Amino acid sequence: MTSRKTTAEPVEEGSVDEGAPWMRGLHADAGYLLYRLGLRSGQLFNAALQRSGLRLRHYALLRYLATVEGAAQRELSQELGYDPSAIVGLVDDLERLGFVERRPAPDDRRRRIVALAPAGHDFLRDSDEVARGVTDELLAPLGPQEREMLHVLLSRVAHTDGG
Amino acid sequence: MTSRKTTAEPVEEGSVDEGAPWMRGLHADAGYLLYRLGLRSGQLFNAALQRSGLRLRHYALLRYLATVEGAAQRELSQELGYDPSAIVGLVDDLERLGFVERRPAPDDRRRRIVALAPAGHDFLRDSDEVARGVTDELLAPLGPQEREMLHVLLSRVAHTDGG
DNA sequence: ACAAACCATTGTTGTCGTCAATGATTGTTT
DNA sequence: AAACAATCATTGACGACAACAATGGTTTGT
Repeated sequence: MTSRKTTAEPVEEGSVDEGAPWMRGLHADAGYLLYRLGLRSGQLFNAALQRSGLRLRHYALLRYLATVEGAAQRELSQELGYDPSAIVGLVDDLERLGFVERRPAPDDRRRRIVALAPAGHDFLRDSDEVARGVTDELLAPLGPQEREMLHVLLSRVAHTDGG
Repeated sequence: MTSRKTTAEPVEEGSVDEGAPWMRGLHADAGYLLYRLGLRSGQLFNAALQRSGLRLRHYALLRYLATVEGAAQRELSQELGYDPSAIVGLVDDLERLGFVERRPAPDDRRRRIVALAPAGHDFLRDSDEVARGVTDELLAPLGPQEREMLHVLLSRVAHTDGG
């Protein structure tokens, strides 16, 4: 612990505060920062949703359903990036709460269309600000235009990488 | 029910392509993007480290040790954000590989100082580009200055939030 | 009719994060 | 000095989560 580092290591551009202790080591890596902030974001989401008994995955599924008017579970799996087996449990929970309902696909009997039920719509309306609240708390140290910039960058990364 | 924080400033929407299909639903939220990209980042890290038998947590611990010349496990826990119980297993693995070694603290006999062994130093030198490779792959759609910008923004968020 | 591909589902495994409990040691109080 | 509380490393347990294999029912192609 006697690492009184006075040497400011040249970290290409001094735009980041190099003096901060947490900045040493792998913390300086953007990939690692992404990994760590992702964990924190998930925790905040789940904490905010805990009151409603749902978790982030449920919420994401509901939000997606609100935009497509029914989707096969296969589609949910691909679009949300969750494993098909995970979709089953999520839809089970949401169906038990009356937020969504499974309907047989007219043309393909092995598919099951998951559609947003009125109760789910109401829930989404009530908890509309959950995601915004989490993001606000997470990005508190950033100003409005910085948040927007971060949003754009993250969107680009998420898009071309996993879209 | 969830009035977490009165919406401070209206985030400008419109600069992101809203027409893209992946953009619907919760994907548009910065917090959710962070969560999702964090998962992807962790996967990439673990995949890149799989050859060496280590995982992201091991690597992060090694990288941190390389900067401090010995740290109590308690310090590792706080600095890396892992639970003390997690540190035990990580140090066990790394000690088994000869990458680190536990030394008794001179002033406090209940503390155990974890220090980087020569083998661990060599490993870090060999796998120096792992983190950079992952970040490059992750941030492929971004240009150099955009990556730098993202890095700065993420650092700020991670700093004031968890520092 | 037969085989291959697809969809939803179940089950399993390994990792991860959190918490509770223990033993040993140190600091503090009386 | 003795009793008490706090700290550190460690172990264990529990639930959440992601990735994968396997199954039954269904459609498609030959």
